[in-house]
Amino acid sequence: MALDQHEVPDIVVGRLPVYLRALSAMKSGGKQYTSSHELAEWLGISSAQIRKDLSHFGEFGKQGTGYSVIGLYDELRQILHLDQDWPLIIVGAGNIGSAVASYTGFSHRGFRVVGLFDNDPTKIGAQIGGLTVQSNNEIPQFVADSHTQHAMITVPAQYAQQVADILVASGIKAILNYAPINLNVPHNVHVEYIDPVLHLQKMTYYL
Amino acid sequence: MALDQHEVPDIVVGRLPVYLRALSAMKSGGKQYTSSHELAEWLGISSAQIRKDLSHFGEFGKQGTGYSVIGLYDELRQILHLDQDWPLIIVGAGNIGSAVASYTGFSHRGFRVVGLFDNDPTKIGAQIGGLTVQSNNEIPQFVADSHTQHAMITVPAQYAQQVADILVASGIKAILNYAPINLNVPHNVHVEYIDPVLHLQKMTYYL
DNA sequence: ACCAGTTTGTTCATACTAGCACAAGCGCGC
DNA sequence: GCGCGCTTGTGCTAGTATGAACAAACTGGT
Ligand SMILES: NC(=O)c1ccc[n+]([C@@H]2O[C@H](COP(=O)([O-])OP(=O)(O)OC[C@H]3O[C@@H](n4cnc5c(N)ncnc54)[C@H](O)[C@@H]3O)[C@@H](O)[C@H]2O)c1
Ligand SMILES: NC(=O)c1ccc[n+]([C@@H]2O[C@H](COP(=O)([O-])OP(=O)(O)OC[C@H]3O[C@@H](n4cnc5c(N)ncnc54)[C@H](O)[C@@H]3O)[C@@H](O)[C@H]2O)c1
Repeated sequence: MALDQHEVPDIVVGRLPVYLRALSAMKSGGKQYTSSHELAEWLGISSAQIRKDLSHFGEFGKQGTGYSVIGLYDELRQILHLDQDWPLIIVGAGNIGSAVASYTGFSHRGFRVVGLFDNDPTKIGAQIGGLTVQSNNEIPQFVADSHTQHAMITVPAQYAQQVADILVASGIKAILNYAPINLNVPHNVHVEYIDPVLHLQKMTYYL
Repeated sequence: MALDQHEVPDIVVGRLPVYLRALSAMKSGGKQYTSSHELAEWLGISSAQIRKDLSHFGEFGKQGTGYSVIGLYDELRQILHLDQDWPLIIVGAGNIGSAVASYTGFSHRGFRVVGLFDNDPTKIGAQIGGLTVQSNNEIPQFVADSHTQHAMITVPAQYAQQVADILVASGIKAILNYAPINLNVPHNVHVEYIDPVLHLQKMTYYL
């Protein structure tokens, strides 16, 4: 029964959302109980890893039975602070920004897109995914008023850093960057990256 | 001077595209030489790691000078088999599939989108990103004719597995899956995943 | 030619990660 | 009540990854 007194490894935290995603699918499928073995096969990893990962946070299973799907789902949501809806803004209303803004997959997983920004005057005012595109100038005020801590950057690479600077100055604490460039931010701001080409290139090594 | 007789760790292979991306930016900036220290600071990792990663493949630097940007760039492209353009198909011509199909960022990084497929009759025949949307039925023949080995899946989660099965049966060897679900494929087929929500959820743990 | 400054490739020690294996616990059927 | 089959949580071991440190090597200036 190890509680999170000790630091939980980053790599473990990164797997929790994957477990949550699988549990969500099981829940939708009407499944009531699962086991570390079943989850492991589902996800293609070892069952011991799942048990050990979860043991960082408490004891959620029952010997002989396994885990209650809904029970573990709720526990993980709490651990990840997803038992609330986090507001989220997107900067860059281009191809990918528009697609993401229209994406309905955030709502049941802890996030809600509340703002979409661009600096192109011809785009400001347009309606995309139920949102009105706003000017970059509105970002600081909007972030403050809405208490938003999450942002996605979907602008061309050469503008990504300046957008990041605006976001950091506005109080954003977590940035998901789609632009293929590494960002410089203070240590208390978290950044993650999405670049499909990186994945493709990695796989190509093995072909 | 360790050549790749021994197995190169997967995690190392995964970093090579990141190095390549940074080198590409330096190249565009007109930079001629760089060092492991400069790259490390740029990317926020340790310089020793960069040197050791590269040492798996050969000796590309010169003491006192560092690395030729173009030289290392070309070496990495060869190592990753990116000194050619790989054809790439996309299945699912919805929001995200259309955005990706229109993305111009593949062309200079080793890939070229050559086909876009959907099973919705109202979408087949449409023009998106310079491509004509084709029916799923065309996939096997198209893949065979074009010798395509890379595919991206951008269909709703519940159809992702069946699309993956079609792709595997058609001869695709590398799949980048945007749907939030784990795929079952033979061991000789590589799969990578992109799910923005996973990244957001991970960062939320620390907030 | 030599020295000072720099940077590589590699060695070595430390830290981290993954998975085996098993005691302890639970449920079910008889 | 009792035994059998199953599953958890964790100690331990083996395997991996990381980063500090350093000898060797190269450059440029004097
Ligand atoms: N489209 C894709 O599939 C895809 C995939 C991976 C990565 N990306 C990356 O995502 C980013 C956007 O790609 P895209 O295809 O949507 O490009 P895009 O040109 O369609 O959209 C970019 C948008 O950003 C806006 N913009 C530019 N500078 C800005 C600024 N300073 N502040 C606010 N808005 C600004 C532009 O007005 C435009 O609307 C790029 O960095 C690209 O490399 C795109
Ligand atoms: N839009 C985003 O920003 C975003 C982000 C992350 C992940 N995703 C994921 O990407 C996928 C697509 O999202 P979207 O927003 O583009 O959805 P969408 O509904 O706009 O597009 C899905 C497309 O797939 C097609 N399709 C359905 N079944 C098919 C099949 N069997 N064969 C071929 N085509 C088929 C549909 O006709 C439609 O055109 C989803 O799994 C979603 O979860 C989307």
